[in-house]
Amino acid sequence: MIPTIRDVAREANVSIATVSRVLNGLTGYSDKTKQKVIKTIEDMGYHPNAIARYLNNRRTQTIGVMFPAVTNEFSSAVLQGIEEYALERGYSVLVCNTAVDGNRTMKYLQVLRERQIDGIIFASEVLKHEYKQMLDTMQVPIVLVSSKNEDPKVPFVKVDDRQASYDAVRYLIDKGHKDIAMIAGTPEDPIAGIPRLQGYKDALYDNGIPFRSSRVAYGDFHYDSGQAAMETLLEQERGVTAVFAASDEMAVGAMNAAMQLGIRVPEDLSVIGYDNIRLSRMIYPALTTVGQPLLQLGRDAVDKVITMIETGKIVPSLIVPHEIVERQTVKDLRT
Amino acid sequence: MIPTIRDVAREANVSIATVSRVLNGLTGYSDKTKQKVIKTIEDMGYHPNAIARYLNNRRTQTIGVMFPAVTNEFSSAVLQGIEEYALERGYSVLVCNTAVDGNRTMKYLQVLRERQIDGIIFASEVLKHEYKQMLDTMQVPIVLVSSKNEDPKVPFVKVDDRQASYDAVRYLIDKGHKDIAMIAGTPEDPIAGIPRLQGYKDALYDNGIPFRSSRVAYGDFHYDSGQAAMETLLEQERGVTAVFAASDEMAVGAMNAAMQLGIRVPEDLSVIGYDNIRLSRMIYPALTTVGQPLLQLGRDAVDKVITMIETGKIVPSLIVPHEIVERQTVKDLRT
DNA sequence: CTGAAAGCGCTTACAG
DNA sequence: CTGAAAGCGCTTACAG
Repeated sequence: MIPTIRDVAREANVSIATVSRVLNGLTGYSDKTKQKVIKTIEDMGYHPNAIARYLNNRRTQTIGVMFPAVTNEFSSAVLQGIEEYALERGYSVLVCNTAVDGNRTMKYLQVLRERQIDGIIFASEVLKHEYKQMLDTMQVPIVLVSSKNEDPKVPFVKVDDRQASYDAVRYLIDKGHKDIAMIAGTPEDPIAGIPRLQGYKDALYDNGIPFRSSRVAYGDFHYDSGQAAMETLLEQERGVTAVFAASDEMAVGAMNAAMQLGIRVPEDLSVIGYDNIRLSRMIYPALTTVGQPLLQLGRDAVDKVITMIETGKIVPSLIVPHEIVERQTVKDLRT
Repeated sequence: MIPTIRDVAREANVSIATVSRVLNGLTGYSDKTKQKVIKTIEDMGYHPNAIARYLNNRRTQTIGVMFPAVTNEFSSAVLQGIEEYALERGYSVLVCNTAVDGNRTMKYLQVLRERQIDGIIFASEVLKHEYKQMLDTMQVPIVLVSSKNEDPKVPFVKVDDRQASYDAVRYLIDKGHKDIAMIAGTPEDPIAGIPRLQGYKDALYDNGIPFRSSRVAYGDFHYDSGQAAMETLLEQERGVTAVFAASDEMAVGAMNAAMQLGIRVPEDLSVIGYDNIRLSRMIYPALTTVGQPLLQLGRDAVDKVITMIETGKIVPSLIVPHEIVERQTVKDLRT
């Protein structure tokens, strides 16, 4: 049988209250008692039961993390950041793969509620009305990563998508490109769709380059859609020298489509992506892209949610810096 | 305040025992009582506390999953399979990123023990003696995925690495290749290192091709090491027409190294990988590789661990089938 | 410095 | 069909 605190108390000839005290480093026992208790604990191989402890202090030290998919590098890097920092802070992580499915998400929220998690992190997920309603009744702190939200009670951690996109296009312009197409994300996506397209438009506008809707093709951020979008672009547009894709996967899909048609990157066509996932440096030529501090994004989200859990106060949102990671897919046209 | 079973009982004018019964679908109440209780539960927005329930039935319905790293596609695909199937079976998953660090792993095992998880899945991890000792005292079922182990009490789920490797090399031979190099994994690795190298040797031997140790370079399964290994191979060997890499990441690294030296794949050099992660079809040309059913591997592991949890019996290990996924990186020399 | 006791939110014999 | 009570493994006032 696995020993309980009661067994230790009996064996050490003290009360369970005393064992509990030395276990939790409280005061109120002689050094002699302490030594005796510690020795007994070791001898018996006793380990406290975190579940029983929870019943008293109402903290499970568990965070639920909702992901639309774990099988992409973006999510898994953020997850790693979350997981690492949570461990440092003494919290555990319950992963929930929503598969962008509302029912599944609701089911998970139900599970998280019953398991009495202390807080929730939503990664790359839009907080639907349906979720918020449920969340409201759960009375648990929520933080969004790489997503945003109007309600100040739900802080978020993300880069400035419009600005990052603006900077990417600006980078192409600085390299002498004027005929720039974009492979945008889902048109309705309020996080990575609309703002990134807006950044593209703004950068063109600020540099006196007219916007042409035929130079924009839409994908869903995944590989296949990037390939398809590139094909569409190639059919309807001539003279494009550079493409900005709203995700690295789409950028790589686009490169692939181009290369299959004998178009060389970057000699014939420059490409810049968005995310800086590992894939971007594993392909040939290595992809120039917009870098987001993915691990840090995860760590910051954990920090915020734990602060909310432990202080009960709302914390402010955070915009983390992005950067242009220069590699080999953008040709300098000015030379 | 969040209502408890006691509040529901009071409101519905029944005992908590009765509420508990209808909650758990047991027998022993009239339909009228049932309706009254259900209505009260809904009106009050009551949700059972899974933690409190655990204290009675000793099941947390939680599985701990140990990963050497979540940031690679192999792990995240397996994790997805685990997570999906665990949800279906009513279990939650606690992710633990060991970072191949013994201390970290021990710390995690400690956490899992205190949290009273019902079972553990080790993914791609060798069960060190140190871990086993601790695990023994935990008295919890353990299953390995993509790893193996002599102890019958710890079943595993994996492909036959030697055979899969044999088949990959055999595939190259069937395409007319004779000068085949290998980028092997860590030499001491008993799972993915030794057996895959052995498969290579066996396939050469069975086809009358002499083995040359200078045609083997070693990596650590990751991208960079594949690149480095390819460079080594290219320096010390001439006449190689094909390379078999023990992981897709290394295969892609190798392709990259070759392409940077102007060597074309597959025209000048054929490459075959191992894993069939998404990356393998996102590069150009798309990588021919050995496919493992990653999601299924995860699901099978969950199935085994839950069976062990619920029946208390040991289950047999499982060898899952592999396949050669033909894409564009192997040239047929016979034509 | 130490212990007896109540209580956290449930489940489960047991009795009626 | 229903309820009172014990108990799961802890923590925490309270009393001494």
